Amino acid sequence: MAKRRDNETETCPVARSLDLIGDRWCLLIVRDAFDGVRRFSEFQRRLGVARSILADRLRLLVEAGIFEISPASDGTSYQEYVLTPKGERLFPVIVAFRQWGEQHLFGPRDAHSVLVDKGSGKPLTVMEPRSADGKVVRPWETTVKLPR
Amino acid sequence: MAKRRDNETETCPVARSLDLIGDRWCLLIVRDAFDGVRRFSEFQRRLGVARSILADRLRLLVEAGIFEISPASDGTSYQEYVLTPKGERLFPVIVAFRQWGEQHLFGPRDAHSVLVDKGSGKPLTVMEPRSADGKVVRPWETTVKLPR
DNA sequence: CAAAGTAGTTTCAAATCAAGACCGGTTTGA
DNA sequence: TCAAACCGGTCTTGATTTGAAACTACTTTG
Repeated sequence: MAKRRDNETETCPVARSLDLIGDRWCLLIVRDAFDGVRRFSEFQRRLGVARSILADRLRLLVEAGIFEISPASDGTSYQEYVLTPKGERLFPVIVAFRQWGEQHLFGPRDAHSVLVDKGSGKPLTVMEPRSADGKVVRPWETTVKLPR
Repeated sequence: MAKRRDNETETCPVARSLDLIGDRWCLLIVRDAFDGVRRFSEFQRRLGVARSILADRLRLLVEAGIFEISPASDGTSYQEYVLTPKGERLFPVIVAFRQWGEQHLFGPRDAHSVLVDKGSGKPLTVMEPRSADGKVVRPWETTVKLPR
């Protein structure tokens, strides 16, 4: 991953987020975690990532408070990587990537996995940014206000 | 950037998206584009990225159909990089990163920029994944269905 | 017409990555 | 109970990517 800039002085939340987790592996690890993966070796198997990189990223994600290490739930003496509440709140980020990919990266005869609500079995609705009164806002109807 | 995997055989939209644009620079370029940046030199100034990297990423983003090159709108003979509709639909991804960052990467005395609706001047509502009937769904209330 | 700006490409050293060997504990199963 | 397989890493090495700066050619400004 590219060298991170000085995260303390960065006032754009997008940049600060990307400096922290804006690399392919971090987000794929989080995606797998939402699929229920918790063990080092299962992340490694599913992602096909080099062990050394995986170890490095998991260390980073734990330091960042996105995962925490907990004793294995199956009674063995191994450990598990579990999403913290902070990590769970990355769900909208993963869903946003998923929905964009579904809409723009797959042709009609190009099968892809679908994220469904367990209750209804139906796909989620498409997420859209909305103003305080609930109306969908297009990008050009918004503006970034810099701090003081 | 890490070598991309075979994007054709990847059936997870999250992975396909991240393989394409899951690097820090691509998404920061798109963020700046939403702030109205269109010119090579302005991207370069604002991001502080090496020119060679910027040229490479813009080429990739144009190839991917996220930006298109159009004649400069100021009458000069230069060109501009403009988001396509496909690129504009990355807005929810950027907003998701922003909202996560705002909530989890800044302390109370730690100023950050805010994305507001131009109409009301108020911040956007927090995006949340919802089921078909409009209820907010937590990560564990969803499941990924693999293609056939 | 000179100086400054635009939009890159090229070069090269340094950082990062991927693949695989290695390693010390743990668990499984014959 | 003891060997084999599994777990969760680290270390080494060669390949790839990055960042910084110099260089280029064209355009605009003053």
